[in-house]
This record gives sequence, C-alpha cells and structure tokens, in this order.
Amino acid sequence: MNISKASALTDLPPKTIRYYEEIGLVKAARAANGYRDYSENDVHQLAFLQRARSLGFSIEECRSLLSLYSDSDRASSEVKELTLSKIDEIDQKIDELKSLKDTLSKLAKNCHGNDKPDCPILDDLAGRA
Amino acid sequence: MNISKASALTDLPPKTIRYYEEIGLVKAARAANGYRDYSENDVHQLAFLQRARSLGFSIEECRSLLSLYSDSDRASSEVKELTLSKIDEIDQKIDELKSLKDTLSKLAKNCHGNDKPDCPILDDLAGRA
DNA sequence: ATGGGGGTTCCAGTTACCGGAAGGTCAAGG
DNA sequence: CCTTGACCTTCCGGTAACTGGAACCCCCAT
Repeated sequence: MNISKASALTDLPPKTIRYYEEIGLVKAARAANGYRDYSENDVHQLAFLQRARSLGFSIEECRSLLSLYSDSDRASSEVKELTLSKIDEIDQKIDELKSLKDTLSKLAKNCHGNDKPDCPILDDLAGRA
Repeated sequence: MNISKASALTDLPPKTIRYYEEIGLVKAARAANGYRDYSENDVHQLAFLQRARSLGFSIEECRSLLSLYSDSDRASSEVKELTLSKIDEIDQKIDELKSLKDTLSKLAKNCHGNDKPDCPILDDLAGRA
C-alpha cells in the first residue's frame, strides 16, 4: 500500500513515516514507480511506534523496544525495566513541574494585577525578593 | 567585568550568555581588546533571565518579561496574565504526565518481568491488547 | 619564548519532526 | 490525447535553546 494508506492506518503523518525510514526504524519496499510500498508488517511496526511515542518513549527507546519486539527470545524483564525507568522519569518531571507551579502561584498571588506599575513578580525575578 | 565573572554571578554558562547576546537579549559593551565587558545592570538582567528561564518561561516570554521589567510604566496585570497562563500550561503538562504514568504503570504491573519472552507491555504496544 | 588560562568567532549537532519547493506519476474527464 | 489534480518523490531549511569543538587572539608569569 502507498504511504497515505499507511498514514491513515497508523495515525502517523507521511512526513513522520518517511522520517522513521530515514533514521532506520521502518523501511518500506519500493514499487516499480519508486513509491514506497507498505506491508501489513510494516504497518504493525509503525503503529507500534505511534503508540510507544505517544506514551513518551524517545525515538532511541522506541528503537530498543522495536528490536525487543522483533526478538522472540528476549526476556520480558528487559522491557519492564525500560518501562519502570520511564515511570521514574515521569515522576521526576511531575515533581519539578509541581514545584514550579508552587513558585509561580505564590508570585501571582502577591501581585495585585492592576494597572499600576508595582509588580512583585518582576521584583522577585529581579532578585529583589 | 569579563564574561566568566558575569557567568559566576548569574549562574549562567558563558556559552549561554553569548547566545543571549546573539539573539538580542542582553548586549554587553566591548573592552579595547574586544572582550565583552559586563556592567552591574547587565548582570542584573542576566540573573533575571536565569531565574525566569528556570521558572519555565520560554526565551520569547523572557524577552517580554524583560521589556516589561525595563518599562517602569507597565501595568502589573500584564505580568500577572503571563504568569497565570504559564501556570495553566504547567497544569496541563502535569495532567498529561499523570495519565502517561497511569498507563505505563498498568502495563508494568501486568508484566511479570522475568526471563520468559511473554510480555504484556509489548503486546499492548503492538495493539494486541 | 613559552605555557596556561582567559577571551573571540563560527560551524555543527542535538530532538523529532514540519513546511515548502521542484518535479515525477497516475487516474479521470473532455 | 491532453489536461487537471491528487498523489508521490527528494532535498533544503527551520524549529528551541543551547552545547561542543575548532581555530585563533590576548595577557601574565616564568
């Protein structure tokens, strides 16, 4: 099938599919006219990528997952490890964002937000806390 | 003062300071030998940037904040608006990350993570849920 | 004069793509 | 048969916010 069909089936833009091929993730066959020709298996792998990317795995992590996926002999513990460390990363990011939010909320609360120039937010940013 | 002194005072790498100059944020004077020469005021602005960036404001937002900072006539409401919308952004991101984490946690929980090849995580990614 | 630790510029790379240009291909309609 | 429009192709450049490295200059002490 052509790239637009694969795109529709995987919910990945054609540009992205070509990009994945360029970086060696999923390589399609070519038809006589030079068009890319996707097999069922290609589409499966692309859909796999789509899902893994949307779950926050980086391209390089996806590359690992894909090779684990294709290796029928791999241990499930490898995949689980990758997933658990991803969860840790996410937890860290959430914590960071929460503390950011706290700081900004405090600043906003102290700022009356009217048309006068006095502004505690800027004062804080300037180090005049 | 030289760039390394400014760097020490603001906790910004010299590379970053030069970058900020390149994109027109804080421009230092030049000494006779061509070295950048930072004033107290320059350092204040750099420190302001450092703090604002670490609070999650983008470069372009920092540019706005900096011009609001330099404009003694601006209304504090402008700054407060920017801050509140930043808080909204952060909230959204936290929500996204939480739902990501939920999904991954569920997947990890169902995976026994041993040395056998059977792996529910990969099964899910492959759409065999 | 030489060695080390500043400084300078410019180029390239990072992540994961997106937009657009220039041009080949294909199916349908007149 | 020709045109039109929707596909497809490749390649180039841009995004955010820097970071690393190369090649070179400057200043001070030995």
